[in-house]
Amino acid sequence: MSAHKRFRQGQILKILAGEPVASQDELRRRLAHLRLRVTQATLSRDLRELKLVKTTEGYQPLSAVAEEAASLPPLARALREYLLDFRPAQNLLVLKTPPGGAQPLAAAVDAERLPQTAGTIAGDDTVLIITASRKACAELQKKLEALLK
Amino acid sequence: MSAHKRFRQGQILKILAGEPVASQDELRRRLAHLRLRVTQATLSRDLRELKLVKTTEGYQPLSAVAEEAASLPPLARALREYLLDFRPAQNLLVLKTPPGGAQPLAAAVDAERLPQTAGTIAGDDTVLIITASRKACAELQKKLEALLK
DNA sequence: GAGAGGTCTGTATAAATATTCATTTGGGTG
DNA sequence: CACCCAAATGAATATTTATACAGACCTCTC
Repeated sequence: MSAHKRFRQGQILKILAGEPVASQDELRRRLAHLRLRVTQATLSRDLRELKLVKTTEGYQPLSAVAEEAASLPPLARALREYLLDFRPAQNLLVLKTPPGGAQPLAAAVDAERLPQTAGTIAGDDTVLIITASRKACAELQKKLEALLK
Repeated sequence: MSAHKRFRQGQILKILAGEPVASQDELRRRLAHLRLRVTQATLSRDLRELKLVKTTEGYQPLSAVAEEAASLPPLARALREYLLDFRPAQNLLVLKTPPGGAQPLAAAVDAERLPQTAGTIAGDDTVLIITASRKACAELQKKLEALLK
């Protein structure tokens, strides 16, 4: 990679570490002030190489998130992302999530095909997992808790 | 928020938790299969509300990253993001970063105005911090290490 | 039920981003 | 230095995303 490009990408990181930049064209103008004149097309490529993503508060590094997410099994990921609370009730295990979180979480639980789960039902912010017995229910909760460690 | 909308956003999360979706229009088609017919404009709004960002591998949750980033002081953030290695040399502290990381890291160090730092010089992947003495250098390294905890 | 005041959505369009293709440039190697 | 190759870039354009505006749709209150 050319020194020019490296330097430019370094400056991009520097600018973005400072204050938010809303668009590639704004970034282009900022770089121009530093005598770095490139087109929006080049910035589109730079931003991708640097793994920066556009958020409501400007471009931000993605790095951390994506890599961590990729390394965990899907169920653990879903639990970390959506699970707010366990509520065991006899042989039923109720999971609370933020609004809209129940469907994806239930899907992840289903996909795992855990022996304790007889079935799941998901609403908007609640997942109901049906197990065979109180004992199975307790086991299942332990298992899910372990995945959060 | 209407139940319709909640349900739709839940389905969106469910779809995205599965396989990657490259564009809002693709997502629109997927939802249509589930009898959820909305326009791309609505999805643009949903994705923003759900804090999902577009990456090379489709839309992903941003949540974790952005919030964590916002809560840490800038220098700690910069260190976490860029610092690869400390290399003390007499009264100089050399920091190694990935390509392009030196400029933003140096900027963050400068901004902190730590008493031990006499000045910094940043190349592409190396930051040189000049301190008054070996002792100051050691102190500074400790201080920076503490920020990584 | 009628109306007021929200939220939500679609349409049309503006704005932003990605990509294709052609050209230039920057380093290597003889 | 002259040449070559791969990487880098710009110009033009296709694609994607965001938004302004208007209308539809709820949910109260009376």
